[in-house]
Amino acid sequence: MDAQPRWLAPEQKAAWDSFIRMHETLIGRLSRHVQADAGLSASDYVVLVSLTERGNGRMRFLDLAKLVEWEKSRMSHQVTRMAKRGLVAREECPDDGRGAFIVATPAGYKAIEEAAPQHVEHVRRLFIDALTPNQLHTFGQLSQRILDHMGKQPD
Amino acid sequence: MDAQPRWLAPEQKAAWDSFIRMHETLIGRLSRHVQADAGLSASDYVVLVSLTERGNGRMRFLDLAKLVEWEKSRMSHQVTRMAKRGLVAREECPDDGRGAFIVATPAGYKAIEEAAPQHVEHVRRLFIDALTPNQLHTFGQLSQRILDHMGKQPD
DNA sequence: ACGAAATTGTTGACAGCTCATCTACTTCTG
DNA sequence: CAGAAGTAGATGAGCTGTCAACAATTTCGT
Repeated sequence: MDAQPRWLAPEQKAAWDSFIRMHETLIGRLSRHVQADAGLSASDYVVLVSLTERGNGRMRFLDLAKLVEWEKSRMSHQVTRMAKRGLVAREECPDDGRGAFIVATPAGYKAIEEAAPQHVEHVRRLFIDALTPNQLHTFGQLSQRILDHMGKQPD
Repeated sequence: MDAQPRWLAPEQKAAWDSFIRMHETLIGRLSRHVQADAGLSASDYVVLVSLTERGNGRMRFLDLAKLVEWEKSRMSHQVTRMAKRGLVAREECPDDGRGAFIVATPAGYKAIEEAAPQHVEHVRRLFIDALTPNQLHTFGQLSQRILDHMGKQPD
């Protein structure tokens, strides 16, 4: 029925493999660092950064989920776990009886303020410093281009 | 004690963000596709491809783990699950009493042979086709450069 | 104003990953 | 060849992510 599958050309496959391996290695290292340095998982870090940087420490549940592009159920579980460890708390929303605010606790602030500078150093050391400014710019542009392309593709 | 943290410059942060978001979106879509198309998780896919493509359907446990750069425990759990679903089987190794071979079953072959062409099409549609050949080449080179850089960095 | 539909968020079951630990075998050293 | 050290792989506990179902509101259409 189908035509022969069109496998990737060697050059295409090489690019794809490098990309995939690079990402895995990079993210693997970064998340081990943030775990070791600050006792935070990568997810904890993302939540706390979003909450404190963009939401001033307090954000509606779904806004937070949308900001980081997570499913609401993932966020809900994550918040439950973080609340248990005292990093964030839930608060009721007066305007909307269904709603909830997520707020960063003082312990949450403390954790992220300790973790962030170290994390940035690692990002710099492992990723930013690997490329010249021009190369980094190109890399970012190409990433964005792929992102835009996917936005136009179905599904 | 520390100097002021050196946050990323806007241009650097933009590149980093595009990269991270692009990868998440891309991998998210691809793994949902392979799950829906063939009932395989991304991990199942990687294991079966490695096994059938590079190992001719049969590989030593740790060789397989090294090939895909997974921890042995991860691979062990993965193989256990896949064995339970009949995609692979374990076989004893005559040369080394501790060892094991992992072999792709006929069902495993069937699954990967159905999944692979569709997967490649999605990779092509979402990723390859987003860039010109030159851009793709550049993107692959830069990825490889980052990978090489990390190889030289401690930890 | 009233029922249908949409929105907000939670929950439980289950698959996946990591870490530490354990067993069994092999190899190395004296 | 005995014992120590290394290697191959399995296992269990515990955290994380996904999916489907659910409850509690709010909003919308008439």
